[in-house]
Amino acid sequence: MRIRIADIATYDGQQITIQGWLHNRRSSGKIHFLIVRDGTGFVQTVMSKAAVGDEAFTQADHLSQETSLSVTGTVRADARARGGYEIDVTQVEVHGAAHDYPITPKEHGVDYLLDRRHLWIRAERQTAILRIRHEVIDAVRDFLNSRDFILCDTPIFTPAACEGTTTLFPVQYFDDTTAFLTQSGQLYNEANAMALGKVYCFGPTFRAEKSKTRRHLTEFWMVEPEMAYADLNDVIELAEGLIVSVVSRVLDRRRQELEVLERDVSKLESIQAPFPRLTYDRAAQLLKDHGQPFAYGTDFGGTDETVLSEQFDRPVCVTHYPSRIKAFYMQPDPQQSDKALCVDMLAPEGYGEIIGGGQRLDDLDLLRERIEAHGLPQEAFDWYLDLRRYGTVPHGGFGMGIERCVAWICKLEHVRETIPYPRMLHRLYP
RNA sequence: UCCUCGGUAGCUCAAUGGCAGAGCAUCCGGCUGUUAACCGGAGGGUUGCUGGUUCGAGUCCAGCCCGAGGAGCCA
Repeated sequence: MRIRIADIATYDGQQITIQGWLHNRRSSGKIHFLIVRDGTGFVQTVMSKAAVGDEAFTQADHLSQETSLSVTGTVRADARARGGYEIDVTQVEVHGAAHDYPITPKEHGVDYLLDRRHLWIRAERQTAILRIRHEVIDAVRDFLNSRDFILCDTPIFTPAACEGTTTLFPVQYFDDTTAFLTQSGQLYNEANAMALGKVYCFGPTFRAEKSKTRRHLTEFWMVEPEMAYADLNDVIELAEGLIVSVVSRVLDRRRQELEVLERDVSKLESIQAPFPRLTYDRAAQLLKDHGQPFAYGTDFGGTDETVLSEQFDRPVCVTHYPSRIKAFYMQPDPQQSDKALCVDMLAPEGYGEIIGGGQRLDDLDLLRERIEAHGLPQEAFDWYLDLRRYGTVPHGGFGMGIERCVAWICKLEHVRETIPYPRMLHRLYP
């Protein structure tokens, strides 16, 4: 019977076959220990000379790391084995040999591993991270779907800058036309929300920033919900609900992976709504109280964000930034017109901004004014202005970066391990 | 673009300006309960590149190439 290693506990005492790859091998003369992985988990198989005969035993002594093989044997509970079960081998069938597998059980450098990312993802730690990434994405979709959001994806080839400020990747789009890879689906999302009420897009986004930090990729995945007839408070509550839901889902279904990563889960268990809210002004005061050299009126730097988030045991929402340091489409606060109805959610433990969003500007004339003030080409936004010409409503939404969220939940040093094939300033291979 | 650090065996790293080393990996041998197993042996080097200083450079100097961390910008 062919089984998955993840299900081994239900086959105690039975003869089974697993199909996988040799992860490691230890030997003790008349007994071999073959550690096998199959994508669902790892198991120690035990091969004794007496059980398999001289020939098979000698052959097994030469099996190398990552050889693909099928192992048949009897499942047996054993406290000495990691996972509580091991397999007494009766037969091993080799499918493909692996000579000089480059990723050995010892340490390797970052560059070396990234050059072999297609193999590195076989490592236990990497598979744990990628499973958690899957769970985060699945939880995000379930959360939004269950609240009647319609998935309505936005284009990746775009004709112009969405926000005009950040650097875009140009691509040739037939003849003399230049297209740009999207850096946000937001403007299209707003149009979609006017059609469907509550929508979200989920896909890759591209930023040609020459950033070299642990928080940046040039290609990353972002989920962006957008709601018609919604204000800043609705946006914040949605963002809170999403994060609480995602974290509890990972705690619920990916305990084992968090354990592999040696994640302190108590830090995740305290992620409950409501999250603390701070206005930009209060945040600035807080930074001043903590002796941070922060200039009022500017955006927070990486260290500022870390200092702010360290004051709380859960994500903190910073609202009402000065309009002039935010995108052109932010709705001004009616109480203080120089402030925007926006929100940035900063993850705990120094992981920085994981969500950014707010209420969108819904007045046609003011939006025109802002586009001009930001030096953006009016004609490129003509279709976008139509949304204010034909039945404008208060609306808002946000974007959540999947990789930063996963990096935080897994407590990783760098976002590069949260995506199978990271794209960075110096990394386009493999 | 700027600042800091780094580049030596397949990998991770040592080496006062004075014989190029260790662990792991590979190969050979030993061991019936190993947990990155262990023990013995063997093979394995254009010290990132170019030039300079010096009796002598992996080491010091200059330039270049490549990478990492950070700043700015952002999710």
